[in-house]
Amino acid sequence: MAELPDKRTAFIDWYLAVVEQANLSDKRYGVKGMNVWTPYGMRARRHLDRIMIREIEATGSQAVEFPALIPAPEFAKEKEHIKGFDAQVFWVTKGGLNDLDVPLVLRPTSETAIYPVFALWVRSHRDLPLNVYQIVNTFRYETKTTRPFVRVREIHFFEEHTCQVDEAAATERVRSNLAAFRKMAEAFGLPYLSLRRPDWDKFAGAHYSIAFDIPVGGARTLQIGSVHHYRDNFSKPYGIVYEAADGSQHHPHQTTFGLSERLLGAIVAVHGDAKGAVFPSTIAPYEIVLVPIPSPGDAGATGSLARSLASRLERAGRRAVLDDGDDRPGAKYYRWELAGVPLRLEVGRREAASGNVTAVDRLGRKTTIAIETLEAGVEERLTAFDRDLRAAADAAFRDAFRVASELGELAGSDRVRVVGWCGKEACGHAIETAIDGALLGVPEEGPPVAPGAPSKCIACGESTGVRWALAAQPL
RNA sequence: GGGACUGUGGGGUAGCUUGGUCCAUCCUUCGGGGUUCGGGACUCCGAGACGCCAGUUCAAAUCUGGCCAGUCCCA
Repeated sequence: MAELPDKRTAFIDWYLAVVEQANLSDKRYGVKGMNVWTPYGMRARRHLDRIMIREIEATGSQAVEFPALIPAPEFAKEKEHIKGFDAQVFWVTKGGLNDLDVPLVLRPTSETAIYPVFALWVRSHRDLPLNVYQIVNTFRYETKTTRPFVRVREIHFFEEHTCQVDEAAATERVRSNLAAFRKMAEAFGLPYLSLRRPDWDKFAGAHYSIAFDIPVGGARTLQIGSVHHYRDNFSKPYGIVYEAADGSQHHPHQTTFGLSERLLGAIVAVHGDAKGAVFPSTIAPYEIVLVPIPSPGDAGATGSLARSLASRLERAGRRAVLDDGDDRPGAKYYRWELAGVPLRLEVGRREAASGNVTAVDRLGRKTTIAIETLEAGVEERLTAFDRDLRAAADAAFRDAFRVASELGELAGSDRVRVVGWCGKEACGHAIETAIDGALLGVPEEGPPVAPGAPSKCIACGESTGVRWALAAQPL
């Protein structure tokens, strides 16, 4: 197996090599940006989905599933929305040999599929709030270079759509989504920023957008999710109306919450190291790998011990895999480290004799666990591993930002920049030009470093109404 | 939309300038045998490729044209 490219100096090459060699995705499908989910990648995805479902349902959202095709006239109803997505939709224009009278859009996102039906579902204030989500594939005709998980044309998409009685209730729903994502990210071990996007960069059709971004080295960031407040921008054109208790008619205010397999890419990007992927136990395809180490003349004793330990762990609800292949132990270590398995148990003659197994976690720490209390020992190691993996990610996160006080500091920056911004669009664009990237927006929950209070806008120098904003190069 | 570049086994590559010594190199991978086995073993046997279509030529991975795919830069 070849050495991986260096993560610091050749991040993209490193990322692609890890995704490929860890067998998370097969990009050799014949359509650009449409990759195959491998068995190993699917395992990770299921845990990702499980956590998203757990946290969103805890906030009272219910699963639904809408069709993938949207009639063109429905798609075109909200004019900002279609302007934003026009250039990146796939069209279905033929049925068999005939041209379709009404062309169909393959959903790039599902507002325009769902809201005509919301108009039927919502009649009374008693129908509100309406909180539903779906996990489906969406399609976007991406013209730039595609990357597994990070930029794809067929997206594994989580999207919540809601209707609330009024703007305040919708704002409350946005808060609830932010809190739900906080819990999801906790499970993924991912530190991130919640940023209110500048107006020129909000979701097409939204009143405002809050996006989640993570630093991925240098001045680059990756958006891993977003929450949008639509006000009644969609409920009006789609005719969603409810009758209030006093008999008056109102358009509900809507929100959405979107996540995708980018989260998986983010987990690889953030936690991975020179040896390959590193998964927190919460989403690891396997939490534990058992490697038997045969000795001459032991007649398969270590193999059967390893097998029995694996089934004990399975019975305890752990995801364990036994690697009893013919490779030498060292080769197996490399392979499972590349694959990112949090904990390895080595079972050989020494272990069999002593009643202990050797445990090595993916951060390289070696301990022994008494076989008698195997389940508890594994639990403890995985808990410590998750905690310390998170701590390492937090440390890297804190180091990823620097305050900039002059526009001139932004060019060629090796960090994501925290800047004072007066809020004016012209200044925002000046900042974007200076960093050759984007003004990501204003932190919802405070800046990622503790820079004190901003004194003036980095672009115009004015001091009234200045707040902190983040400038970076979106990946 | 404008420009530049690149396509060789599953992955990565050599060969291309100057056509022939190429039924195509090396690493990895994959299948089988043997010896091994506490951090990527060794060895033997075997499998697997010149993006597509034309053209030039006695002869094309190599030259020419078109197409397709991909990458990068600029708008």
